[in-house]
Formats: sequence, structure tokens, C-alpha cells
Amino acid sequence: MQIEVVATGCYCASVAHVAECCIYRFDNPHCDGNRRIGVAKANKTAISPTREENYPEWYQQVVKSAELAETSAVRGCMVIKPWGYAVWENIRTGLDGLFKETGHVNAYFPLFIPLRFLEQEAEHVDGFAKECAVVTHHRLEAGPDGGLVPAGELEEPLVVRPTSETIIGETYAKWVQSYRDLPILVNQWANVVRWEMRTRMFLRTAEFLWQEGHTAHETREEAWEETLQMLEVYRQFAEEYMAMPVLTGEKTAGERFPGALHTFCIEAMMQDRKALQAGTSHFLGQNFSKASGIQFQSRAGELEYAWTTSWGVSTRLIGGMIMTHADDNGMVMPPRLAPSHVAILPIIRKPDEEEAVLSFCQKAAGELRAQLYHGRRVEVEVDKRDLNAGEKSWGWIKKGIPVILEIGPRDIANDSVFVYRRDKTRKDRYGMPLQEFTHGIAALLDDIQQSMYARALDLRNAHTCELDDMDAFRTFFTPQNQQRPEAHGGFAMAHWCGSEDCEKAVNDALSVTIRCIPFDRAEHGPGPCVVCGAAGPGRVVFAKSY
RNA sequence: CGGGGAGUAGCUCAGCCUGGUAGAGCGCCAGCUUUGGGAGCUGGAUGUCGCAGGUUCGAAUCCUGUCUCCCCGACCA
Repeated sequence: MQIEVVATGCYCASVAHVAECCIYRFDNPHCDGNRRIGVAKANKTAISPTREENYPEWYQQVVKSAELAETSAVRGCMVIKPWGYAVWENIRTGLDGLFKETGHVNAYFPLFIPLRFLEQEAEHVDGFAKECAVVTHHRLEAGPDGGLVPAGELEEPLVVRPTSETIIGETYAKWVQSYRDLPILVNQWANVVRWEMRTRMFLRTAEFLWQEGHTAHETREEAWEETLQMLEVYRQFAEEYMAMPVLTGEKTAGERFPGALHTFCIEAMMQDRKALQAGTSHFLGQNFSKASGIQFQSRAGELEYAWTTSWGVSTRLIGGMIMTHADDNGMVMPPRLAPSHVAILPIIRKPDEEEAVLSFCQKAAGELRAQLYHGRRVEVEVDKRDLNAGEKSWGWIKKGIPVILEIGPRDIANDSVFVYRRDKTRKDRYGMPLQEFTHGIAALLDDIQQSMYARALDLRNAHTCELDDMDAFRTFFTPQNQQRPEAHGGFAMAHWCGSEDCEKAVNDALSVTIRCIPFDRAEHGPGPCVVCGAAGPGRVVFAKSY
């Protein structure tokens, strides 16, 4: 029995082809794959449906099959499983290093925020009030029905932090007396709660993990530079660590963080061509320092309000990684954030081969673990589980481990290994001497990282275009099949006059928003607004978004 | 919060229209066979049919309520 597996690795398999192959799919409950063995080479995909068939469902299945997370007993909240949490740990380690390099330190502030703190900044209240979880009691007592009922009402309700500007502002007000106390450059790794209407794994959950940096400065210029510096840190992290190309720019007034004067963002294109806001950096001016009373005596002896910033990224980044890199066979981990780099699968046909094969695998693992990849020890899994080789192999493919080594007696005889790169197809597997593989592992991982970035960039470039008239714009953002919208659209670089009415008109008609105003906007030259025709200073990025 | 879909074995689902007391495949367990790759054969275990009421001699099936998940919209990282 032979089933040739072709990992497509791209997002263009024809519907007909995929449908034809459906009957072979091992996880299709109504398919007895064996009945048709020998009929054809089957294009099986480990994830069903494919991206093309049903993108949102494909996303859910990848999260599940890769064992990244699962739904929990609590509405809108997820359990992040070890393989998914390891990604978050790597994100944290990487980003934290960049924060430290730019002079920041970590601290921790309370989960609970007194209601009155939140009331201090008007726009901030409007922005978050609807999605706040509120704690009103502090004790449970036995109820009449044998259950527990809340008792002991709090004098003042506590809000579970949706973000910490207010409580950190109150704290900074105490820390800051003089210009000598500035700047304050603090970051916090924490969980926050936003009671969302509609949730999706990693992309929008009621509780999520994030980091929020909060800084206070003596001057406007210094705070401004900080805001842009941290945006640059996010850009660098997204591109170098996540292999996810991003656009940088400023949000329009309508998309701005509640209470901020300016919000800057990194925006990435997912494989369904929708935009994902992957990180934001806010210039808060003196709004929050006035609300919280962060005042200091200046060099001139005057009492002044500090200038503050805040910036954050969240577990949403993991969702972005999935939708940037995963394919129809599951997750594809960028090596720099992968929980583990290499899975070694011992191929044992007869019991008497076992000892030799396993000891060779352990030796290979040991040599690999002695190698460094960007300062981190190469992580290796030797999969000794008593399962079929194919089953194990597909398990690692679905989890997205960058490299799989198959090692059997024949390889051992040649002192070699059989290599599969997750970013290529299984047809591209090749054998090579163990020593050569071991010494080249860091370069191999970097090559995978680069190819993933290049592929993602190609996708973005292929679906970014300049549009100058409304008809073309409408066509670009309208699915061909209204019943089951396929991937369509992308980033439309179009002129905009700057009016909120035009922005809203496009959103109402096509669910398209201005994702960001690029920093290099002016370089495109001025032109007529795609909506109303009035003159605008340059193109902005329009897209559908998550 | 509005519209649509769905909750039945560990998983994917059939059964529901036309009420009669629960099924398939995969997985799991046991045995035998197989072995450069998502194995085959034989046998076996598994369900308060999302939850709560109601109608009925009888409810997975009909009615009401409720919770959860998915999709679309509004809102948002």
C-alpha cells in the first residue's frame, strides 16, 4: 500500500483537485481511504477543511490539531496548551530582551482597578466601559439551594483591568516629584480581560496575555521618540522573530486608542488577505498624566505634567503567526519562536534493530543540543512513542516543528540522517551525513526562517495594489461568491482626503477600514480621495481586518 | 446585542421531518499478522443524546426556556 502525500505548501490548490482528494482524507469520518488505495496518488491534507475550502474553520482546526490551545469551560476564554504556551514563552523571552536593550525594566501592577480610576479620562471610559468585567463582592456564602451566593458587597466595585493606564498613572503620580525622577520606563507582563461579544482563539479572547509598556517623560519630544522607538521594536520583532512582514504607520482618529493623541501600529496580512493589527504604540500626550496627576517640578522650577506613552502586544501574535505561516497540513513554526526545532523519528522495523537505532538517535540528539541557534540551545525531541512512524511524523508536521529527522538502520549504516523541512513538501526530503547536518543546523533553521519570511512577503506583495477609482476599489473588496466568500481583496493603497465621513462610508459599504497611514505617505505624492475626490496628501492602506 | 448554523461514544457525525427507549467510521483495549513510514484481520469496551421544564402510556425525536460553540453583522488587541 502506498499513498503519496503531497504537501501543497501554497495557497492555490484548485477547489476541484482538493474536492477530488477529499475521499482520501484520513480524518474524514465518512471516508474509508483504504478502499481506494492504489487508485491514485492522493493529495491528502492533514487539516480539513483546507484554507481554500473554509478559512475560518481551517484556522480552528490548526489551533486544535497543533495542540496550541482549546476552548475552556469559561465562555470566551481558552486553555493555552504546552505547545502553544511555549511559543508565548519564546515571544516573551525575545521581546523582553529587546525591551531591556532599550532601557526598560519590568514591574507588576494589580489586576483590579478601582472604578473611579477608570472614570478619570473621558475618552478612555467610553472606549473600555462596555467590555469591562466588574467585581462587586468579596465573599461567598451558602445559598438557599445549597449553592454558593455572593455576599459582602464591596463599597466600591473593582474593574478587572482591560489595560492599566489608569492604575499605573496613579502609581506614577506618587513616584514622580522632580524631573530627576524621569523618565520612568516600565513594562508589565500580565493578563487582561475584555468582555468581548465575539471571541476567536488567540485573535480575540475574553482574557488574554500581553505586555504593556508604560513610560513617563519630561518632554513631549522624548515621549514621542519613545513611542516610535517601541513601534520599531515591534516591527523588528515581527519580521525577525516571527518571520511576519508588517507595515508600520499611524492609525486614523477613529482607530486610535481611547485617550491617546496618536496611535501607531504594525499591520500584517494574513493568508486570507485580511489585515491583522499585531501591535500598537501610543503617544498619550499629557492626557493621562493630567487625569492621574503625574506632575513634576521642572528644571525651571515649574510644576509640569509628564508626557506618557504606552505600547503592547498580546497572545494575538500567535494567531498572527498561525495565519501567516500555517498551511493545509497544520502549523508551521518560525524557527526562532518554535517550541522545539528538531523531531527525531527512530525507524525501527525489527526488535533487534531497536537498540542500535535508539542509541544513534540519542547520539544525534546530543550533538544537536550542543549547537546554538541565535544564542539558544537547539531543542530536540526524540520521539520514542510506540506509534506508527507515519502517525508520529504527521503529528509533528501538524505541530509545525521546523525539521523532522527520520533515522533508520539504512541511515545509520551511512552515518547519515533523512531530513524533512516543514517549509517544503515531503517530496523534498533528502539524506545527508549526520556531521554535516549537525554543523549546519543553525544555518538550516535560519534558511527556513528566511524562506518563511520571503513567502509571507510574496503573498503580501501579490495582494497589495494601488487603486484610484471607486469601481476598482469596490470590485477588489467584493467576494465573487457571496454565499461563501473566498479569500479576496488585500491591501489597497488609495488616496484619502482625511475626512472621517469618507472613512466611515467605506466601512459601511464594504467593511473596509484604513489600517494605517504609512510614514512614507507623502512619497507617493498627492492625489484625489478614492471616495469623494477631494485632494489628499498621499496613499493610505485600506483593508478588511480582524 | 441582532441574523444564521450546531451541540448524540474520546473524535467526526448519522438518527429527529413521520415519538416506541441509540448507531457508523475513526480512535481506544485484547490477540494474531505486518513493518522506510498516516498498516491488516478478528474480537471487545464506551453514551443520564448540552442543561431545565412541558406535552405524552412513552421524548435524542414535538413544545418552551436556558447555556455553550462556529459563521455573518455591530464592537474591539
